[in-house]
Formats: sequence, structure tokens, C-alpha cells
Amino acid sequence: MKLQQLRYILEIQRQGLNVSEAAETLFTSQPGISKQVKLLEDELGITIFERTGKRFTGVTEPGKAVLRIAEQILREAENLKRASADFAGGTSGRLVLAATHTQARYALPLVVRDFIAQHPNVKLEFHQGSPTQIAEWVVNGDADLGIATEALDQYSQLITLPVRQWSHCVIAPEGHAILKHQPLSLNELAKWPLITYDTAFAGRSRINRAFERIGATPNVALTALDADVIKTYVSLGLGLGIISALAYDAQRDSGLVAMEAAHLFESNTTRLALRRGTYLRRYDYDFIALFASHLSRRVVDMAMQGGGDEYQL
Amino acid sequence: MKLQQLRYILEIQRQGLNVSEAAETLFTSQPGISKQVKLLEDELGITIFERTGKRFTGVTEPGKAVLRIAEQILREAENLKRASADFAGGTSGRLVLAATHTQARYALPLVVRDFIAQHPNVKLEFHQGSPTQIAEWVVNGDADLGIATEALDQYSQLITLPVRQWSHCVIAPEGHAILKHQPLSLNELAKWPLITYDTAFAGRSRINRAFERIGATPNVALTALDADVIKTYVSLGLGLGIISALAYDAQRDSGLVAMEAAHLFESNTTRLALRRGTYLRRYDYDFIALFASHLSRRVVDMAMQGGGDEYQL
DNA sequence: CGTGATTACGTTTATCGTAATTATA
DNA sequence: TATAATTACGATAAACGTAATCACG
Repeated sequence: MKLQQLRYILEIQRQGLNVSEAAETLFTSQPGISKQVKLLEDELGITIFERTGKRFTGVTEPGKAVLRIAEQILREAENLKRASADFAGGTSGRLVLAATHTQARYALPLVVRDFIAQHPNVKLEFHQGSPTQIAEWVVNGDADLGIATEALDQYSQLITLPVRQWSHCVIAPEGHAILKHQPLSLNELAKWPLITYDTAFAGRSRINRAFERIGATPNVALTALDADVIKTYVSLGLGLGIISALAYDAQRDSGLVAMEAAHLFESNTTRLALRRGTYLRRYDYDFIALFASHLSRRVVDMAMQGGGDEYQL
Repeated sequence: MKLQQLRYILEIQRQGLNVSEAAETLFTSQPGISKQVKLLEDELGITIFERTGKRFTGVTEPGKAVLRIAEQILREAENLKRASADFAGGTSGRLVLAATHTQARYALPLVVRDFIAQHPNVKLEFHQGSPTQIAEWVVNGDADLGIATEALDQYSQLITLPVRQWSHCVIAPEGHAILKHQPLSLNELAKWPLITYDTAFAGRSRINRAFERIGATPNVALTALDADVIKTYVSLGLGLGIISALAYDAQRDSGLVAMEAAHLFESNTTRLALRRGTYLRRYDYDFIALFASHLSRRVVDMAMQGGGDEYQL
């Protein structure tokens, strides 16, 4: 049994049971793969792939078991290389972050600045996407760390850690009539056209639920993927904006006024996601600690081992 | 990176950093290992073993990380073979049980009989030992299933499942004076010489604790590893026996009388131990189900995944 | 027939064991 | 000086790629 052989059968599965495709993606010859698959099957005494004639048409029951374990093994092999590189490379390496706009624009800049100062030789990459995309990137190993407010806890292959809590605020153009109605109520808010996040983003689910609870139907005139767009349209007078309080800055956002809305919508928890079972390099821990000081190496390790209860903010 | 290389470095560690010894146990040449270690180190870009001149004198920090992961990988590789053999061999295979005398003699015979009938081609092996030995056999993979009443839950690498509860009974020769003092009390019992299990066996800890609690010092005249020996000496009139209620059979043990002692000593739970993370073959599940009907495949799988709360009897 | 897997075969590379060498305790 | 790891080298075997063959749609 060779690690290659495991790579081969996994790639065949990934390529929809097409050996030729697998050979291409692995930069090798198709007969080579074919032979190794057969050798492996002979050694194990089972058939992994169902064949009709010479075509691969399915995965046998034992094949499923073998593929599942093979995946584990290769994942661990990946970890081994990662761990070595961590020690060997000193401070160099690559860190791939996946985050939503809100995080990338408002929560991460200072953290990234400090991280780069601390690890000048680590190449920092940034993938921006929806919470679901982020989760899948991390699951597939395309990203090392995922940061988002929604969706992350839906994936059993992810370990998620609470980073910080935040609330929404409502923004309005200066001189807007609603500014006289503070503290705000949901009923008041429901009278105006609203501009807020797209579904599946930055706590949008909490916003919906709040209006549902009082039986009101908000008039959402426009949805956007990020607070900057929302602010733009609020400035144009198209409606009131509901955004993350993190995204409002009185200085920068002149012409706009923010109103406290923590009492209207449930608070949100930004979470950090890691793939279960991956080896964490020193700079992974460092980034996490910079981002959320309470997430020390010890706390992260505890969570990774699934040990004990979830860390509470 | 080859699986062999991982085997090599692990064996070197096991043999106390002696490459020559490792070569012997792996039935290969010392230079071969030496070279492969170097190749692996070069590939990973780290040194795994500290050397002073040409001697191996320690494991480096990266080496520790690598060895830990290597162990995981080889364990999974073992699982892969196991899984294959499970499907390939049909009903054949090998099942190694580790159990204490009490279990082997009184709890297991019928289970073993049924299992053999169900799986005539599975070679059943039996290792009898102390609870600690049993635990270590299972941890090392020398035994597939461990069964004992004590010690098993001290090992984090073991998954343990409750099988059944049982109580102690007191046995005496026919006509013994104590037979008039029923129901028994600990104070009465403390007046007589006692014969019971050796420390670390079959609930002996509960017996000690019971006497401690009332501040009495039992007169333990003789300790033995199993109930049969105890019964023999009780028959000879050397004292009263305290044994597992499972071990007394009115028919077979003529000349001896058993007295209820469930109210004197805490009840004991026989537990079944499995090594965390091992692949369970169909006949492993079958044996477990025969031994304890409530331990269905589902229940065992849940426990193996560390999911949810412990099963309660 | 075209796509896709297997068989055949030759080249290259890697692995393993023996023997010689070197370093340490 | 004995023990133990490395280096050198030759034999064996494994892996890989090319070309030819075979099977299914």
C-alpha cells in the first residue's frame, strides 16, 4: 500500500470515476494509474471501483470504506508536511484567509497590518466571499481560516470559535425625520424603506427575525453585499440603512447619522472557522491571537480536540 | 514521503533511538533505515532525530510533531487494511479478546459459543490478564476488545462502554455460623477471616471502600486472582469468600452457600474497552452485540465518535 | 469509430542488502 | 576497542511512460 495509490483512487473519485481525467490532473499517465489501482485492489483483496467492462461505473461498499480512510490518511500526510514546513521555513509560509466584506473592511485591517509586521515572510492571501463560500473554502482546504458571522456552524467538519459580539445600528441621512424618534422602535422602522444586507450576510437573519417577532413586514427597498454600498444609497436618500455597528465611523461617514439598534435586533457573534484535524502552524495561532486576544493557543487547541465545552465570550 | 519511512522513524523511537534494533525488529538492514530517515528528513527540510556525532540522542521539536502525526497515519493505514480484510475475508478473520478471569470463566463462555457458531471462520483468541494489562493490550492493538470491571476508564485512548452491573455475594461452607446472621452486615463480616480478590481485580476496590466507610478493618486472610481459587479455600474452611455473584452457581458449587451482599458493597459495572479510532469489523460489532444486546452498532458508533453522552445502563 | 481502460514492454528510478568506513563511548 | 551510524556499491524490483490492444456506447 502506497500513499500514491491512495492519491490515485481519491482523484479518480473526485474526477467522477474517470481515470483519464485523474491522470491529467495528477500529471501522470493513465495506464500508470490503472495499474496502481489494480495493484492496490489485489493487495487489499477487494475491488474498490465497480466496472462494467472497462468503464468505471461506481464505488463498491468496501471501496467507500477505503476511500474514506484514504482521505484521512492523506489529510494527515498533508498535516505532516505542514508541520515540517512550519519548523523548517522559520517565519515564511502562506496564510489564506477567507472573510466576508464586513470583516475584511472593518475588522481585519489592523489585525492584518500587525500580522504582516510580525511575519514579514508569510504571504497573506485574502479570499472574500459569502459565508457559505467561506465555509466551503475552509472545508476543502482552500483557505486556512474563515471568518464570518453566519453559516459557519452548519458544517460538522469545521471547528468554530467565537471572536466577538456586535450589534446593528441604523443609519440615516442628516436631518431625516426618524432622528426625532429615538430610541428607535421596530414599528417606527417598519414605516420607512430599508436598505440592508443580502440574505445570508452579516446577521441579516437576525434582522428578519426581529420584524417577524412583532408581526411587521419591513419594507426592504434594496439589499447589498456590503455596508459601503448600503451607505451610498442611504446618502442618496433611498431609505434607512441597517448595518453592523462596526461599519459606522462618525468621522469618515459624514453626512450620515447612526442610531443605536442593539435593543432591536439580537446581537451577532463573529466566528472564526478552522478545519477539524488540520495542523496549525505557529503563525496560524499568531494570527488568531491577534484577531481575538482571548483565543490563545491553549483555547484553540482545546476546541480542536473537541475537548470540553465551547468557549464562551 | 513514504509510509515505510514513517514506519522506520516510529520504530526507531520505540527502540529507544537505536537504529540497529529498529532494523532487526523490522527485518531489514540498518543502512536501509538510516538512508530512508535521511531522505525523509531532507524531503521535509527538518531533522527528526538529534545526533551527537553518529549516535541518535534525542528527538527534535519538529521530530516530535512528525512522529505524532506519523503514528496517526500508520494507525489509519492499519484501519484501511482491517476494513478491506473485513469485506474481503467474508466471515474469516481474527478476534482477540482480553478479559479477566471472572469474565472469561463466568460471563463469556456462552457468548463465545454463540459467536463461534455465528462466525466459524473467525479465529478467536483469548488473553487473560489483570485489568491494567487488558487496558494496555487494547491500547497497543494487541487485543481488539478488552473486558474488565476495573481500571479501563483511566486510559484516554480507550473508549469504554458499560456492559452490565453486578454485585458481590458472600460464600461460606455449609453450616457456617454466619449463616444465622442474615441479612448480613459489614460488622458481622469483619469478625471473620475473609478470602477475596487481589487488589485491582473484579471490584476489589468497592470491597475495601465499604469497610473503610464504617471504619472497620476486614481480616483479609487470603487474596486470589479468581473466584475458583477463593471457593476452594472457602471449602477448606479458611474463611468466608467475597466473590462476584456471577461466579456462584448453587448446583456446581455444592457444599458452599451464597449470601446476598448487594446491600453491603457498591455495585460494579463491567465495561468493554475499544481503542479510539480503530476500524471495527462486522464481527467486532457482532461479538459486542452478543455480549451486551444493548450495545448495537449504532450505540457503539456513537461512542466511538465521542458523540453525545455516555450510554447509561 | 471514438472514448476510455487494460496489456505489453522498455527505461528509469528507487529500494534493499552486503561490505567498507567512520565516529563515539 | 566495541558498538553503532554513515557511505559506497551492486542486484533486484518497482514505478512510469509509450505504444498497442481491447471493450463499450
